[in-house]
Amino acid sequence: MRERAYSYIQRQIASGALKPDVPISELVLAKELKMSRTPIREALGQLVAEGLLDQSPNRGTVVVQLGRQDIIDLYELREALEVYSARKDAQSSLRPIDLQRWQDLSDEIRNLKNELEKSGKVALNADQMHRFVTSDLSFHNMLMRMAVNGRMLKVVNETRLLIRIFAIRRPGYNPATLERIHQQHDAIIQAVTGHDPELATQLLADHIRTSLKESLDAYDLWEQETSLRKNIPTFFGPTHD
Amino acid sequence: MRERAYSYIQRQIASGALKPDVPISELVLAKELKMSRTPIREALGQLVAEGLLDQSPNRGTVVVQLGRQDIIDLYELREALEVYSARKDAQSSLRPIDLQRWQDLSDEIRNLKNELEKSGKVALNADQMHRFVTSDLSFHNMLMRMAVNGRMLKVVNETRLLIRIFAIRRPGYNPATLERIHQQHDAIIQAVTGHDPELATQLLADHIRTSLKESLDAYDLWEQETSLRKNIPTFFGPTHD
DNA sequence: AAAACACAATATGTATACATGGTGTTGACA
DNA sequence: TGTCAACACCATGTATACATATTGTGTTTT
Repeated sequence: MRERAYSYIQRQIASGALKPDVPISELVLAKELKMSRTPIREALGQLVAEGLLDQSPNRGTVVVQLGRQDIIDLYELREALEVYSARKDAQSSLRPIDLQRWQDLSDEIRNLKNELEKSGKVALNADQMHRFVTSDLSFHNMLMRMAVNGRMLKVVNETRLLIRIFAIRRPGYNPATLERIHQQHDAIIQAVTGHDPELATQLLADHIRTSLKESLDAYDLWEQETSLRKNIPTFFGPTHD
Repeated sequence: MRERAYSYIQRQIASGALKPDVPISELVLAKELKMSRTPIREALGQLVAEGLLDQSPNRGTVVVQLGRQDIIDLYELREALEVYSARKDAQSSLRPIDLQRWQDLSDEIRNLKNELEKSGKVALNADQMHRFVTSDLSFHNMLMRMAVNGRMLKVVNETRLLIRIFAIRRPGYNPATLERIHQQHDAIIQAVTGHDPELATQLLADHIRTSLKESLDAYDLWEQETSLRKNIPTFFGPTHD
């Protein structure tokens, strides 16, 4: 039951049903899931430990509100760990079957780009976006799985979960972006299979930094919009009334 | 109360009172701490999330048993994150007050070495060992704090906690080891203040890998001893009775 | 009219009671 | 005597009851 509560609450957070700064009532969740508060509390505790929720003693639990610096921190964490793994991969002799699967995951991005171009649309639809996210995540997962270290993989997965949930929803990608991502992935594969650690680390660092920049741009845009919507001026605004 | 239970259980693990593979009874802990099972369970949950305990559904909670590969994984995690931070430090302009404090922490190690040489003993006593651990931990903490990223610091601290608790107790350091550590720390400071990212990363990676090697040697020694003590031969041994 | 204090309602934190599953022991049967 | 089965006890997992703290609202006082 704790597991049911856990995945339910996580979905509620991801879907935006639970918003930051709004206290989460344990009783409400308990009624919705038709269970007592106990498993709810355990699930909340786990989510707090994973960094999705924030708890103040005697003051309840709220969804964390990630700021600009948090996004930077999360991407830096990813960069440090993935770059380390990429270097290790490039210095090891990897199993051909893994490399084949890795290449397939990269190709999937290009397939999506081709589909998108044929359809004539400017951006991926929801289903295609889901396929993209899955492929991209698997690509980076494979990068780290080949480096063996399970603990690193766990940390990176938690980091990516935070980014995916809280990083503002980007618009569906356009063909040019997909092409860039595919080329970067392919270049990384080349560098790793070619046993060039320096190149592999450089390429992966660039790749992740590009993602960070996109996320920050989306964040800045979103922050600007919400500031305007709430009539809260960004800095010194007009005094009204 | 959950906090009291948490620190109590953590101390019990660190002191070895709770041994791996021995089920932890919630009732016993509750009686010892004179509280109900509820806060105990919350504390256990937190320790599970931090990786100190392992939980099997309906089969209880046990202290994790780290193997050889786990030690390698933990040190790799530290290396990836600390090396990243060191590179970032070397590329930033750091506050002189931080650098001063950093240098002081490094000097503390040399002070300990001098004390040890004067005393004529071959290894640090318990109190000196505590001072060493504190200085060393603060040195690495400062390295990461200057790189700002709070999430990285949190992950590294949890990693170091696991290492400190489960890595087999090494014998107290001798003067030569202390001198080596001090020199490595100083060299790292020099590289960072000299804005030489490549050198800083190289030195820190070497430093951490040396620690890993020491830990592994201690682990292998310990495993060999316990195998003998239990009359369990390391590989193919004589069949008795 | 505004601020401060008091009281009530609600939510968290803790304790206890209950159900369910697993393990260990004992007894019976082969 | 060995093995299998049944029962009992104790563990975890869940529900509920209770205490305490915080917050909001209303009234009173300045």
